[in-house]
Amino acid sequence: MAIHEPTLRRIPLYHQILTDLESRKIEYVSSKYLATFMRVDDTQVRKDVSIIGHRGKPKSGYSVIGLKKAIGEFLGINYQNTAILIGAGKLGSALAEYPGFEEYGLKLVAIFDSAPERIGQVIGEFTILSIESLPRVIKSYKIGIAILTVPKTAAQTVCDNVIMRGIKAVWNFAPTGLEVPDDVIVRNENLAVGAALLSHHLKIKNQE
Amino acid sequence: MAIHEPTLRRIPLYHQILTDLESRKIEYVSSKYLATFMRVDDTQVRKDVSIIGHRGKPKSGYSVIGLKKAIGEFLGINYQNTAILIGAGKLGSALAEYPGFEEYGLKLVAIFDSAPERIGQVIGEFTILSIESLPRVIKSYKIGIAILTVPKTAAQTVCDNVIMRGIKAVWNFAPTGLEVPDDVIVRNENLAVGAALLSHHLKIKNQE
DNA sequence: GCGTGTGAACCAATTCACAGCA
DNA sequence: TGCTGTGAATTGGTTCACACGC
Repeated sequence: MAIHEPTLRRIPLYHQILTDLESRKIEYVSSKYLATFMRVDDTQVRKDVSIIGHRGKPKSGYSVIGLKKAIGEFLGINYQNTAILIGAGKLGSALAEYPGFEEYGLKLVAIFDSAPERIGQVIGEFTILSIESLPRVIKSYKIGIAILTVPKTAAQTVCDNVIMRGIKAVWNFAPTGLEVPDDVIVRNENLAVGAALLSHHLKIKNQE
Repeated sequence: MAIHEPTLRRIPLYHQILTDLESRKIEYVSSKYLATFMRVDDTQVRKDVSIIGHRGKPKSGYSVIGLKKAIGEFLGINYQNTAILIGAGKLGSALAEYPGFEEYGLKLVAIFDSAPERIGQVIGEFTILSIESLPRVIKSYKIGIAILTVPKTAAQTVCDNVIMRGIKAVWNFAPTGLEVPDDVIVRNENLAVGAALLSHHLKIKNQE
C-alpha cells in the first residue's frame, strides 16, 4: 500500500498542531478540530489518522501525545538522519540555524562552501569546510542527506559529486531540476514556484 | 473552469526550463522533452500547455519564447506585485536578496523588523524599517503581499496586523498555520514539511 | 515518421452516508 | 448524543488511444 503525496504532506502539519496542543496541556483532540485548522474535511483527517496507524476514542477523540508519537514513528523522525549542507550563502546560513530540521529527523553535521574565503568562517555551531573534505566527512559520518543551497549553475555538478560519494537523498533549494539515478531521492524546494503561484492568485483575484 | 493545484505548481517549472532553453538559443521544444525533465507523462505536458492557452506546431513542438511568454501572461508575472518582508532574521535576509522573486512577479519594496537594534541596518538595497512605519508604507506603495519570516510565536499577530492594513496575500514562512479572512490568500512555505518527508522516504527505503 | 490535441478510460483523492461504540 | 471508522459515491488528475497536421 503506497501512501499518496497529498496525504504525506498533511502528516507533518498534524504533528505541528499536536505539538502546539501538547504545550497547551490539551490531552484530546477531535478530527473536527484538526480539520478546521488544516482547512480540510474531518473525514479526511480520520482517514489520514488510520493510515498513520493510530486509533482514537469515540466521544473524546485522539490522544494528543499518542497521535503525535504515532506520527513520529510513521514519519521516521525519531531516528535522526545525518545531513550536510553545501553552499554557505545567505539561504544556507539561514537553514543551518533552523531548529525545525532536528525536530523532523534531520541532524546537520557539517557545512561546506567552495569559496576559499568562506572556509573556516563560523555559522552557528559549524565551521565552514572546504569541498575537498566532503568525501571524508560523508564517509566517516555516514551522511545520508545533502542539502543544496548553491547557485543554480552549480547545482547539477554538486549533486553529481555528492551522489558519487554515496549520498542517497538530496534536498535541493536551487531553482532548477536535477537529474539523478533512480535510487536517489530528490526533493525540490523551489521558492520561485511559491512566488509564481502568489502572482497567479492575485491576477485571478484582480480579474473579478 | 478552475485550474487544479498540481497543474498550477508545474507551470512555473516549465517556465524555468524554458528560460534555460532560451539561454541556450534553442527555439523549439517537444512535450516529450519537457516531460522527461519534469518527470511527468508527455500527455500531461500537452494538457498543461493547452490550459495555459498556447498552441504548438506539429512536428517541431512548442516555440520556446512563445510558450514562455504565454506562461508569463497566464501566471501574471509580467505585472509586478509589490511586496514587503517582515522579519529581518537569517531567513528574511536570505529571501530579501533572492533574485527569483522579481522574475516571478514579486517586487520587494521594504523590509521590517520589530527589534530596535535591527532598525536602520542595511540588507542588500534595503534599510530595515520599524514596524511602526508599516501602515504608512503599505498605503503609499499599495502593497499587496506580505512575506512573513518571523518566529512562529509572532506569526499570527503580525499576520493580523498586516491584514488589518489591507494586505490581501500572505506568504508565510513560519512553521505554523494562520487564520485569515476568506478573501485573503495565504501560502505556507513550511520547511519542516520537507524535512519530515525526506525522513519518511529514507525510513521506507531503509525498510526494503 | 514525428509531433500536437483531445475525448475516453483509468486511477487517485476527497467527501458522503452511515455503522458502531462509550 | 458525540465522537471515530469505513465502504460507497463522487470529484479530481493522469494516462491511454487515436485523430490530425507537417
